[in-house]
This record gives sequence, structure tokens and C-alpha cells, in this order.
Amino acid sequence: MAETPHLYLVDGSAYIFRAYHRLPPLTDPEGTPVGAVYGYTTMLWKLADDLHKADGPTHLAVILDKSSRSFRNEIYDKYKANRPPPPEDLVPQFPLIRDATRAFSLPCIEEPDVEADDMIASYAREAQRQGWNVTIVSSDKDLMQLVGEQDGARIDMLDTMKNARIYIEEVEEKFGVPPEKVGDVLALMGDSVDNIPGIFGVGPKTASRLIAEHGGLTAALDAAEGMKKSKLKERLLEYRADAELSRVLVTLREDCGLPVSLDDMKLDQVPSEPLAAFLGKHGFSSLLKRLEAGNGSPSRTTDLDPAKRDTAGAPANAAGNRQPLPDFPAVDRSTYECVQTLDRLEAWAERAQAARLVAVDTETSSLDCMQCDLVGISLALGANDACYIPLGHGGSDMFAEKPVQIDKAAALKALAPLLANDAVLKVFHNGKYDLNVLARNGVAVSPVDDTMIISFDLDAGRQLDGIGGGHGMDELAERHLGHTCLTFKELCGTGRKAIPFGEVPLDKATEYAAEDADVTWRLYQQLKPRLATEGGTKIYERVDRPLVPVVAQMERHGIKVDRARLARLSEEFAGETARLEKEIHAIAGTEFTVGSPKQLGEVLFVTLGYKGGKKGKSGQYSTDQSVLERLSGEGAPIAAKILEWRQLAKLKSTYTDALQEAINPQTGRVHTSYSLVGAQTGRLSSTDPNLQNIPIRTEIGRQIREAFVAEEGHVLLAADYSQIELRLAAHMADVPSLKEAFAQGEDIHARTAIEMFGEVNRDTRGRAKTINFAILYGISRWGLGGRLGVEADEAQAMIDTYFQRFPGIQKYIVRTLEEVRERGYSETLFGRKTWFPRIGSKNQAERQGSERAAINAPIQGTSADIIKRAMVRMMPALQEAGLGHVRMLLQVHDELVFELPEADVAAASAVIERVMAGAAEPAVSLDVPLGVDIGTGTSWGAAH
DNA sequence: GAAATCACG
DNA sequence: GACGTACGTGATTTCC
Repeated sequence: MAETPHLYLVDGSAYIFRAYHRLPPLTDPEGTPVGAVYGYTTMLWKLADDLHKADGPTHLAVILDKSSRSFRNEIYDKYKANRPPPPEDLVPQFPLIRDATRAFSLPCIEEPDVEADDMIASYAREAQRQGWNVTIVSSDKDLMQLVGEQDGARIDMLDTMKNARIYIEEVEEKFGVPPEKVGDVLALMGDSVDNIPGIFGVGPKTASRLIAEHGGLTAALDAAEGMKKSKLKERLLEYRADAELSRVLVTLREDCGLPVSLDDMKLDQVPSEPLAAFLGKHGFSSLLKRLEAGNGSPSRTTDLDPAKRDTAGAPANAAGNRQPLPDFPAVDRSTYECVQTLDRLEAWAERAQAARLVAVDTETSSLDCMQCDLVGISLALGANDACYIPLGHGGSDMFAEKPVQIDKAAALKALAPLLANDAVLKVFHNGKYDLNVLARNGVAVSPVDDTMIISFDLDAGRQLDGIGGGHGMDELAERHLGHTCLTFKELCGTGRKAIPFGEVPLDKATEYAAEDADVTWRLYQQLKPRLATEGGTKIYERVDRPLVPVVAQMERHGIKVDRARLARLSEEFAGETARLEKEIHAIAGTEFTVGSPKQLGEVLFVTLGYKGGKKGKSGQYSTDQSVLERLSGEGAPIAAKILEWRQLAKLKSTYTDALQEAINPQTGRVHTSYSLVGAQTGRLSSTDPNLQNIPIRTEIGRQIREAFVAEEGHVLLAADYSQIELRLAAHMADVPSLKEAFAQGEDIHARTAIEMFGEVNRDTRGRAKTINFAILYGISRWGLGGRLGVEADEAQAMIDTYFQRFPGIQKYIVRTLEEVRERGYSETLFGRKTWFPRIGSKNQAERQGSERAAINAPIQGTSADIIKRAMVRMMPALQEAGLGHVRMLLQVHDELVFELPEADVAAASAVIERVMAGAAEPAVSLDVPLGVDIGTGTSWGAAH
């Protein structure tokens, strides 16, 4: 039986607009911009490659817009009237799209006075009538009207950038209605890009709600009469004609003449000419190589093994860097060597020594670098010049033959001189992990570079739609090398069937492990030069790079916790929650899961009938702290009990239970893992467990801090910056009165209260404090009003007063936003960049969110830079003072925690205070002093 | 896996 | 006033 034909219709014009914004501004050898064309070419390549695969194309055609005029201009003269002209360097790429399509020997359809959407609709319906399946390669919302099935023939869509199929479910998810009603929704909401009016003031949410409720456009418009008085009702009545006109405009024509027959769209193997000529002309050399390697053409790939779906494509670089495409050969895992003799290992070490640069990666038995065993080490000296040295494979099955491998101690002894050699640079990806593993195996490593940190310092925050912004190796390989790495999952499986890396056969393990080193080496070549050209050298070399071994050591130190004390607290909390639960059930008159916000909402606002329940977008009542506090204030006895229950349940599950489990059996201490690339502003983050959110704000929670203790004869010392972010704001925004207040050591919130309200008392100081923080976070009158419990108008008046009193603040905000809009990133005093790709978004909420984050980032980020500088300098300074035995254990954003003999407190305090207070110098000289508060005690709680 | 909630600076 | 209301995080729970 012949396979059912499957027609792919590519919406070419729409694609290149998206590709243009997503890809770097590449140019071909003649200087013609070809970034979007490159993206388009790789997309066609992939589609052609899918010939005869499940759901792949048997027929393929590209539809282009010849002109933007159509029948719609006849009935509505303003149709698409306010479209901005396309970007200058996109214009010369339009004709190249046609060239690219012809290069693939594919039909390219463009008709005068017919829009691509209508042509696509006409072809799709015709194919469907003949019983074919159709996939429209586009993400245009207008085309979603076509999705669905008729007589077993289906039309779906494919968004190649997000690699997502769009079918009925996805359409319903987006519009809240089935595809056939999408036109009705579009008619109500309009489209500012195409200048379709819709109903003024009605957006996608309201539009889909109305259509879903009333079943259709006419019914929704008719229903307006019967609605209660509202803005919406008035508008539906007033703009009815606009909506009806819009309905016609958004309707796709399905009866266009078809200039090419469906049969002529049959997809065959793509002939290598004229494709090769086209690729050569525009400098797409990696694709050209691939074409030659593949004996002539893409398509007809029967190789579905994901391990072999290697690509040699150029980078689809979301990060928007302007580097040339990398000139490396495609990753070829068959070139990797499995090193199984000491002779071979020594040969590699010698070559690494000569090369002066080696990428290194370790493989281990688990993700916990404080507990795992070392299973192997891989090295890379160049592209496809990599090896894997297995050291701990086999062993779980005593009867199976153990693979041949070098003795671990002997191998480490052979590698140690190389790893410690100052003249040989060791490049890692997330080196902190490997440093800890190697340190636990008695091997020190220096000097170190880290491609994960480099990526972060270049591209923090740079993620765009559908493209991750992370700094993981697999993601960076895709983004910068166009290469898909083997995944750990593919190798070891997942869930219950997962096997440890040590049980992976050596040939497979070599492919995976050596690839990681190979990719790290390539990423280093690609990313390191960008630091210099993009201004990242300072922050990388002076702050983040030297921080890696410092943080690694802090993690290895860990901190002692008093297990018995935590266990007692757990029991106490368990008893209390059980008691509260009974009381809550008694008041409610029903047994329910107190921990389920869903059930709780029903109990509060239905069973017990309390008023003022608000449902969020998921249709669930909100029962968060603010709601429960309001209810409690209004005299609901159950609310206070629930609040108390919540607090205790949280403390038990997140802290007293979890921390006991986090104690490392080998060291008896808790070792967190800090991420140096977790927070876009440059802060660290802490996981497994998170030691940056241990309770302190409530008395009951503070007991948990008492369980973090010092060793016998030692104390914990906590040193924290006082009001560092406000101090930095005073400096950066240049506010004389605030700077003076800090210089005088005044209470800053009290000073603000005097400036704002003329007097200071508990109330005005509290308000001033709230306003001060609001400023740091990017303010809105609604947000401030909500916090202060006043109307937005009143909040706005306060903001105005604040800006009047401290005009520098407003100037800072305006200047910062202008700069971010212009350059795309914000910058700290030390030159750390954070990117804000959504700062120009048309979506107001999204844009304003970016704006608030952009106002905050330089302040939060500068504070992060300062404490990082202090951390880097801390141990050398202590050592110089004969205090090298003092251990730095924790960092909590503006606080450092140390462990030291009680006798050394005075001497260490002096050094710590000096290093922290002077951490900005000499790179930056602040107009405000940095205050440091220090406390000591046998527990962390007592040190505050 | 998402959503809701809450712990921290 | 379409949307939602302060910045940055991570962990746990319930529920689909």
C-alpha cells in the first residue's frame, strides 16, 4: 500500500522575519547580509531530510508573498497600512529566499495580489480534499483557523523554531476555542500589525472568553444588549461594524487559483546542483561540507539513531554574538581514543604539556560532587582530538569481567603534575564540580578557565523566545557550535532503569565523555575571544574566574548542623501541626487536606462562605498569606490557625526534616552547592540544600539557625554588609542627602521619613522603608499602594515627593532605562552585563517587568560584585595575618559566615571587616562607606 | 511537570 | 485600562 501523501507548505515570508530577529547578522563573502537566509536554508535542509520519515513530507512547496496588496485592500483601505518597512539589512535577503528555494529544486509559489496565507489555505484545502495530510510550516495565528481533520485527512502546523507541532489542542490552548472559531476571536481582538481594527479595547483574553461563552461572533455581539452596564458592553455596541469588517478581513480565501499542481510538489532526493553552487556562493561552508560528505544531498537519511544525528551546521546563535561561524570539523565521535594503558596516558599528558592548553572533564557515579566516586577523566587537545580515561568502570556485577583500565591511583599520579602545572591551562565546563571531585581524590588543579562562567559573563539574560538562555554545555553546543551532544539520558537511561556511569560500556562511555571535553575545547575557542571584544575580560578575570576555586573550597568545608536538635524540632512541629489540623477540621466541619490550596479555597469561600474570595487565572481561589491575614483580621478564627499550620509545615518539610537528610555521612557536615550562573544579576544561588534561605524573620523559624553550629572550641562568625543596596543606590544615583546620611552613620529610613513626611515616628519610618525598597525594585503606584495599603493615587503622590526630594533617583532610573533600551544590557560598576531582550516588547506587562528588573540589576549586581571581590581576597588576607586556618563557609548575598577558634575572633574580625569594607577598591571608589556588622556565637543564630 | 506557596537577601 | 502589580532566588506540596 502506498503511503498517504503528506504535503508540507512553507510560509517562507513569515519565516525569514523570525529568522532575521533570531540569528546573528552574518554576511557572505561579498558582504551581503545572509543571517536570515542561512536560517531559512538550514530549515529547508531539515525538512528535506525528513522525507519518508514518520510524519515527514512526501510533497513540499514554499509560498511567498509577492506583494502585500490583496482583496483585503479593496474592502478596507487601511489594511496593513501602518506596517513599518522591513529592516534595512533584511531587504536584500528577500530575493535570496527565492534563490535558496530554487537551489533545493523546490517549487516556489508567489502570485501577484494574492497573500501567502490565502494561497496556503487554498493548497491545504485542495490537498485535504484529495485525502492528503498537510503540515503548514508557520506559526502565524491566522493560519491556525485551518487546523483540523476532514474525512481522515488532517491539517496541522509546525513551528520549526520551537520544534513544536500545532494541532487542535495547541490552538485551543492559545485561543480558548477550537480552530473553526479562531476567526471569530481574531475579529474581536483585531491585529495591530495588520491594522485590523477589531473591537477597541478588547484583547485576546476578553475575545476568547466572549467567543467561548457565546459560541460565535454574531452571538457575542448580539449578547451585548443584555449585558450589565460596563465599558465592554458600550464598546461591543459602538464598534460592532469594526468587528464585522474584521471578520471578513481575517477570513482566509480558500479558492485561489493553484499555479502549480499538487503532484508537481513531489519531494525527491535534492540534486546536489544547483544546491552546492548556492551554498558556495554565500559562504555556507559547513553545509557545503556536509553536502559533499553525504554523497550529494540531504534527504533520504534512513539513519534514525539519535547518537548519529550529528550536525555540522553553523550556530543558530540566539545570543546574537557577532563572531564568524566556527571553522571546526564536525564532531566525529569515532575519532576518540579510550586510554587503557599507562603508556598511552603518558603520551596524552606529554602532548597536553606541549599544547599548554587542555580541556578536561570528569565522569562520576552521581551528581553530588561531595559523595560521588571518580569514574573517569577525559581530555581534549583540539577538535576531534580527545580521549577518555576510564578509572572506575564495572564492579557492580562481581561475575562480569571488569573492563581493562588503568589503576586509579596510578593514573591520578601520572596526571597530577599536568593538572597542577602553572604553564598548562586547564579548561572545564562548570569546573567547580570537577575541582571538588579531584580535590577529594587528592589532586589540585591550577590554573583553570571555565566555559560556563565565560558564557555567563558574556550572555547573562540573553535568552529569547524558544531558545534557552542557560549556560549548560549541551545548550551552548547547540547555540554556538550547531552541534547536538549525546545526552546523559540516552546513555544511562532515566528513572528506575537508570544505570550509573560506571556501568556504561567503555565504547559508549568514551563517545560521551570525550565529546564533552571536545565540546568544551571548542566552546573555549569560540567564547574566550569574545570576552576581550565585548568588554567581559574585567569581570571574568578579576571577579568570577578567581571565585571558582574559592567557592569550591567553601562547598568542601560545609557546615556542621546539630542533628539531634533538628530532630527535636521536627517532632515538635509534627505535634503542633497535628493538633492544629484537628482544630481546623473542627472549625470547618469537614476533614480536608489543609496543605491543598485548592481544597482550602473551597472550604473557606464555599463551605464556610467567607466573602472576598478571588480566583486566579487557573480558576482557583487564592489562599496565600495576604488573603489569610485579611480573613483573620475580619474575624475568621480558622485563618490564623491555617497560617500557623502553614508556617510549621513549611519549617518541618523544608528545613528540619530536609537538613537532617542533607548531612554528608562521610564528613558529618552539610555541603550546599553554589551556582555561579544561576542568578542573572550576578548573585550566587544555593541548592541541595539551599542554605541562603534559612529562616530568621520569625522567632520560631530562628530556632533552625540555632542548629547550625561550630565545631568544639570554635565559633561561627557572621559578617554582613549593612544596607549595601541602598548605599549603592545613593552612590550610583548620586543623591547628596542620602550619601551624607550614610557618611554620618544615620538611620537611613528615618532620614528618608524626615525628607518625605517632615517627621519620624514608627509609622513614617516604616513607610519610608517600604518606599526605599520600592525604589530599588523599580516602582509602580499600584505596587507601592498595595504594600502601604493606600490607593494608587496616594502612592503616586508619595513617589512624586520622593523624586522631588531625591531627584538623582529619578534621573538614575531614566538614564538606566535609556541605556538598556539602546544597548540591550545593563551594567554594574564593575562592568558586569545583564541582557534584557524583552525591554522593547510590545507586551506591556512583559516590557514593564523587564524595566523593573533593569532598574534593579545594576544595584543588585554591583552588590554581588563587591561581596565576590571580598571573597576572592579573603583567604589571602587571612593567611597574611597568620589566620589561614579560619574557614569561610557560607555566603548569603550580603553576608559571609566563617568558622574559627574562639581565640582568634578579635584578630579575624579585624581582617574580615577590612577586606569587606574595602572590597570595591581600587577598581571603584564609592562616595559612601560600606558598613560591615559582625557577630559571633556557637551557632549561626547566636552570631546574629 | 505546573501551579501555588513561602523561606531568604 | 487588554494585562497585572516590587527585584533576585530554591524547595516542597498537591494535583493533573
